[in-house]
This record gives sequence, C-alpha cells and structure tokens, in this order.
Amino acid sequence: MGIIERKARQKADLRARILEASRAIVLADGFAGLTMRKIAQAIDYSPGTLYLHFAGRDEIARELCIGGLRDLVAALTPTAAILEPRARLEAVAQAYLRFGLERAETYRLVFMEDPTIVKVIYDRPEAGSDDDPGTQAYRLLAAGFFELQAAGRLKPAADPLVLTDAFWSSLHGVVSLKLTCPGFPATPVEILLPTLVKSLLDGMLV
Amino acid sequence: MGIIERKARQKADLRARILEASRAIVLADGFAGLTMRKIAQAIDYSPGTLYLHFAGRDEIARELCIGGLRDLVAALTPTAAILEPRARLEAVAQAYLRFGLERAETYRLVFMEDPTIVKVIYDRPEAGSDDDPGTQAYRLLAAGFFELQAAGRLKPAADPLVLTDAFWSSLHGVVSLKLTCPGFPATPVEILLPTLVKSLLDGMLV
DNA sequence: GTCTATAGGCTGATAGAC
DNA sequence: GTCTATCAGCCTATAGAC
Repeated sequence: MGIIERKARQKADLRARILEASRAIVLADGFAGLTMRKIAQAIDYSPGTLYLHFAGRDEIARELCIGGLRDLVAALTPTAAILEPRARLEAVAQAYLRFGLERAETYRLVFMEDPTIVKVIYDRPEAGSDDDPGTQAYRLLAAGFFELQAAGRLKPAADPLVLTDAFWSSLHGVVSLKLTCPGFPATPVEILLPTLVKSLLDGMLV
Repeated sequence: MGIIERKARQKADLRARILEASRAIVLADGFAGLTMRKIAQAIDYSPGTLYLHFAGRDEIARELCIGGLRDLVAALTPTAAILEPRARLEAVAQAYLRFGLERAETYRLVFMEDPTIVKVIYDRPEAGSDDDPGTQAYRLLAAGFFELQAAGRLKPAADPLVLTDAFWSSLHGVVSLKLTCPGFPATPVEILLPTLVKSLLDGMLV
C-alpha cells in the first residue's frame, strides 16, 4: 500500500500548495486579483493542472473562505482563558478588530465579498456541528452573553442570542467600515472600538 | 448664443443618460457587472462615445458613488422633522437600514467596494463644505448627539463625535452584514436593529 | 498527472474614417 | 461627435499529446 499512500500524500500536498499560493495572491492583490493563471505560475504548474484538484476558481475561493474563518476562530480562542464574561467580550472585540485589520484581504473575502462565497459556511455538511468554524466563532461570543444572563446581569427579557448578533454586527461595522473607508470614521479605532463596546455593554447589562 | 447653449445642453443630457444607464446596470448586475460596452449598448451609442464624456470607467463609478450618497442623504433627511433627539436618532437608524436593504447595490458601491472609489468623497473640492453629501449625512447624525450633550443627557466626558462614529459604524455593521451574509445574524433585522440601537443609546445616555 | 495549445469569451481604451 | 474596427490584454475551462 506504500505506493498508493505516497501518491495520495503527494496529491494532498499539491492541493495544499495551491491553497497556500492562492492565499498569498489574495493577500497581495485582493480577491479580484486571484486568477487560475497566477496560481499556476506561483506553484510552477500549468493552469490545467489546477482543475485536477479543484473544480474551478469558485471552489478555491470557498476553501480560502473556510480557512479564513478557521483563522479567525484561532485568533479569538485565546480570550476563552478570561473567566469574567464582560472582560472576555471586551477582549474578543479587541482580537476581532485586530484580526480584521491585520488580515484585511482575508476578512474581506469571508465577510464582505459575494454572498455566494460565504454561503458555503452554512451549506456544508458540518454546518452547525462542533467542527464548523462559523459555529465555533459564534459560540465564543454567545457564551459570554449566556453567562451574563445566568449571573442575572442581563437586563430582564433580553435574549442572549439577539445580543450576540447585535454585538457581532457592531464589531463587523467597525472593521468593515475601516477597510472600505479608511479615514471615514475620523475617530481612531483604538478609541472608537472601546467606546462602542463599552456603550453597548453598558446598555445591555443591568 | 442659442446654438452653443443647445449643444451644451445636449452634451449634459447625454452625460446624464450615461449615468442613468450605469445606475440601472449596477442595480441589475452589481458593480462588477458594469462595463463600458453594456453602458453603450443601453443608450444605443458606441463604446468610444462614452470616453468623450468620462475619462473612463472609474470616473463613472465615482459619479455613481456620489449620487448614491446624495440619495442616502435624501432618505435620511425627513427624520430631521423629529424634534426629540433620541427619537430622531432611532428614526435615522430605521431609515438608514431601509435604504441599505432597498438599494443594496448602491449601498455596496458606496460603502463596501474598493476604497479608491469612495475616496473621491473626501478628495473632491467640495468635501467638508455644506454642499458635500458625505458631510450632510454625517451632520444629520452628529446633530443628534450634540443636542443630547447640550441637554446634559450624555454621560460626562463623552465626545459627541466619537459617539456619532460608533453609532454609524453599528448601523453600517447591520446593513453590510445582512447584504453579504443574508441569514447569518439569525435575528431578523426588525428585531436586531432596534435592540442594537436601544442598547447603544441606553449605554451612551445618562 | 502533467503538459501545451487553444477555444471562446470578456475587458478598457484608442485610432482613424466620416 | 459619432462611428467602426481593432489593439492588447485578461479570463476560465477544456482537448489532446506525452
């Protein structure tokens, strides 16, 4: 079986190299600059070869999208060490902003591009399961609000899931506005985000 | 002078027709679907003619961008009739969301596309003046927070301009997330936005 | 599996006739 | 001013040789 295994490994390797090269191109030229030709050139293969590993450009985009979301989860996860829920949510916000600004093109691809790309997150078989990065990221935030509720710190009748959505939407607003209109909210993000998070949580908690 | 005037008017008319056709194409096919050929075909002229009225595709995009912002201002302006500042800000939020969802492609073009397109808003000579739609939209929101401050209703040491930026960012977050990931914040916007706005303002006011 | 070659389409922008 | 024709380039995807 050694030969078959080796061939399978080589195939997986090339697939990984294709994705890695694609990631670099998206980083450098944006998603619009990602073309099959460029990818092939970057890994020294012919364009046709790519189609043996991916159905086409869209499939590569979807893989990158999921990978980016996985990276976001990885960037947010360390905050789980903070026990106090409000402090943890504030740390999540910081980490989220940081990720979005540092990995701008990745963030754009996942959250600001064509809806059909991000659609894969919900349509995949794992969607909703523990293995799904989208679910993991969401739970990371939702957990904080559930804990606050359990401690009786949420305003009565507040729905933790609705607050989670509101919180995430606000974070997304700061990041995405900064990426598209750098310099529009004149307030620097180091002040804007903490102010927003503080106001929001102050308004949500008793 | 009649002949010269007529020619000038004809020229301005064609320019307007080009923009109108472009707007329709962006509406139907998105910004990526806007091409010089399609525009020319829509108004029954040859592609070359477009270049007599615009330097190129980018200039058309910039004009559309400013026009879209102007429309946004028009959509928000009626709320100025509401005297009580908090109620007015809530109404602005509603109108903003409504505009973003109803004019999705326009909103995308102005606030979610290439930074170089929206850049024109700040670089134009009118930028910052009363005639500038960006400034007008911003003032519409900022006025509410200044009035709240004047009435002693803001938390001490709060900066109205920072709150304005935070408020706008949140609105943008709800709209843009909905446009890119329809169905991600599972909470329907009719609940999400009021919850967000209420929490935010509760946290900002004394 | 990988290559070369190419089909078949799109794009923005321009040159020169009228 | 407007047209036709075209340049020069890009793209995805595929067919057939090796």
